[in-house]
Amino acid sequence: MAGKSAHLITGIRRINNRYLKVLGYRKKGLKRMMKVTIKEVAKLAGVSIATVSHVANNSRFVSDQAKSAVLSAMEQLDYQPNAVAKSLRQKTTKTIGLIISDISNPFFTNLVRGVEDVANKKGFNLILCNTDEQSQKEKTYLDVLSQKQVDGIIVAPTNDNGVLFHDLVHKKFPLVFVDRYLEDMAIPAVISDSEDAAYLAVKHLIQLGHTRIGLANSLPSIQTTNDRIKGYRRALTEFGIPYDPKLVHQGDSKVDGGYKGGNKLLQLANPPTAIFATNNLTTIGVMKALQHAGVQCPEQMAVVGFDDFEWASAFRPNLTTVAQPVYDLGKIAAQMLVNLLLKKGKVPVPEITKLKCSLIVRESCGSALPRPLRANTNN
Amino acid sequence: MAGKSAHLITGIRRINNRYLKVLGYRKKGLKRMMKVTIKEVAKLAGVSIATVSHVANNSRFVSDQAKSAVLSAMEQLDYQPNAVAKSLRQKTTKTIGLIISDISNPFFTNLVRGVEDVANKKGFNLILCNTDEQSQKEKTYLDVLSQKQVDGIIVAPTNDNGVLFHDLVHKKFPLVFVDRYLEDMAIPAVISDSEDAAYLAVKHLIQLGHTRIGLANSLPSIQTTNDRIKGYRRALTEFGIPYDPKLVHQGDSKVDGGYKGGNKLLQLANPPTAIFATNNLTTIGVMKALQHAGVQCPEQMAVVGFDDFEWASAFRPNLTTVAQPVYDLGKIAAQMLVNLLLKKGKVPVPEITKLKCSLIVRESCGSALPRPLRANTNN
DNA sequence: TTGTAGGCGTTATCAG
DNA sequence: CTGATAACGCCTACAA
Repeated sequence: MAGKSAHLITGIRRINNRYLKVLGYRKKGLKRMMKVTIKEVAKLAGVSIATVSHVANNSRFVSDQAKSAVLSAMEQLDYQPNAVAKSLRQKTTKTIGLIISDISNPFFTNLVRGVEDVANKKGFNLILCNTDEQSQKEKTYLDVLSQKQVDGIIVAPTNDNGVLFHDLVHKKFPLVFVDRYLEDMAIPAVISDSEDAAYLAVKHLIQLGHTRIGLANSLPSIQTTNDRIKGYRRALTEFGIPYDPKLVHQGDSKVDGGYKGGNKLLQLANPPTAIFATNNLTTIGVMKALQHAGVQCPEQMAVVGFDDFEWASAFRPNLTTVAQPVYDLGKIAAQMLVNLLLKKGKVPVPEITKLKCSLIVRESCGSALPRPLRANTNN
Repeated sequence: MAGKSAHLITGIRRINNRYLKVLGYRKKGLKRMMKVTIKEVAKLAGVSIATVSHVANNSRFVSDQAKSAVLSAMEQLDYQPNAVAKSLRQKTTKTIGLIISDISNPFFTNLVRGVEDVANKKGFNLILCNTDEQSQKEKTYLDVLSQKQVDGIIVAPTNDNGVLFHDLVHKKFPLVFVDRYLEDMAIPAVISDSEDAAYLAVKHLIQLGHTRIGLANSLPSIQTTNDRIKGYRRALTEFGIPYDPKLVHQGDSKVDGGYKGGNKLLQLANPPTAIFATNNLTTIGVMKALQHAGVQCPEQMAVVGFDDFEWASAFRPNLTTVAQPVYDLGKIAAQMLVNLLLKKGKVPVPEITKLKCSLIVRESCGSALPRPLRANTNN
């Protein structure tokens, strides 16, 4: 029996060695240092691996003696628990996915920060994914994240993966929409009140005396874009101003779209005296169009932009904007997801949460009504 | 023997059931759908799990018949391989960590995008971490990332974790510095040539006729800050202009620091005729200071800013800037790391790679020398 | 051409 | 109070 046992052991050793050779960092030049495992800590401390695990997580009582032996062994060996193994066992990765369209858009930048701050505070890490509005990339990321077993996903969805999201909710996969949402889906969403934002901006312009107000809008067919048109029209209606579809330009949520929109509005036979741009990049495009056409703001054209910028008050014209609570958007979405994952508080009903935007008045609207432009203004 | 075998099997079942009850999603309300594993696919397809694995990764020849059986089983069950299990086995997570100081700083925004783009293309995901320049947070993140077994880390290091980084290189942990670096460390770094950038900016101003040039600098003691001072002085020396320490302000790489720096420079008995701001946020601060003091740019004060902005040409004054190749910084750092991980190409020698900045001339320097301010300009 | 089974590093049950 | 050990899901050496 002793012989058999010995045989077994060497058998195992042999196998172990094989594995070591194969897995344990191949090519000479680049061999990584072997990470120390719970087993080695246990051996050094003279206790079982169970005990080591329990002091690491203090998940059950361990005698002071054993505990200090373990702790000093950990110290000596510079032990770091392997989170991957833990994840496999516990079926939770303490990681959440964040899918947005483009981190280099300042809007998402602050949103991401909001998410990261609460995630970090609650012990979660963030895998960042940029879709560039391509639903194919979104699909791929959704797949990868799911394979990587992230605990949940926060996403600013594109339009075309409805079925995919539907499948995910069906599998009870924890999901939160942010900035946008898809209709008829049992997924909580945190968005800003675009309709109200547009209403605020347009009302402000009307109260300054404007009656012809251009709308440089974002990507058509996106939820938020439609809401902004609604708010625009509501303000007009409220003040008895007729709606002129010529004054509305559908852009692409980028600088270029804003530039084109600005140009188009300037070239109307009866151009507006004010423009409301419904997206941060669109706003920049509009300002460029004005500059190239030599139209002074606010003297010849009032402008209200979207999303506040750090620098809005450092350059001329200081821009009047409707500011979305961008950081909070991310923060609240993350809180929802994390609460859901931690089952703390009540599980959020899958409903949409709207945050209010605020109007920040600066000089770009002027105080008086600009004198109307004629069509030939683009000197 | 048959009896014994049967006993064994029921024993395993019992245990299985126990585990299922314990691990397989406790609380009634929120039970997640059990994920399907390779085992179930194998059973449905009538092959061994080895075969399933091999068709999933096509890692060995499988007969057409078996292959199609497996594929259809996967389809039917909507099988998704568990990347965590795979990672545990293969000791690679296809994930890299990115540690920066603050994603909401537009500088890092584009850098992150560069990293994400190449990582994504090469099949890696990104875990994003913000340190806010706190070395304690950096330390924690380094720890967590290492426990999560990321394959490598790209980091814009703070100053105070030298030993930690040293330990990591010693363990052969794949690391790349970006934007900054720590001295005497065998870690490759991708940075922009700050010394040259400052030289370019200052030389430009000198060539416009300026001899008193203010420097609104960033955080003291950071590598890049010192380099910028060097470039500043080199340009002065080259044109025989004396160095006046009063013209140099050390800020904090934030808006506030720039604002204070701008004010300080304006209030000098003999104020500069031009200011070079060495950081994007600092630049905004300087512009705010000028605006509050009622100093016209470029008529009364020329300004060269740092980092180009999307909107730099949409507002007045259109800002002349020294643009860092921010996106490329991230892109190249990521390429280095990925090549190292994939062992493709030659492993990069741990040396620092400097990318050139470029001067983008716009109106904020004017074309003629401004008339000198007197100390009482801040009307 | 395919199957068997050990092992990756943990956690947690059960049995002392 | 502590230890032994199955299992998490997958990959792959070896055997057939």
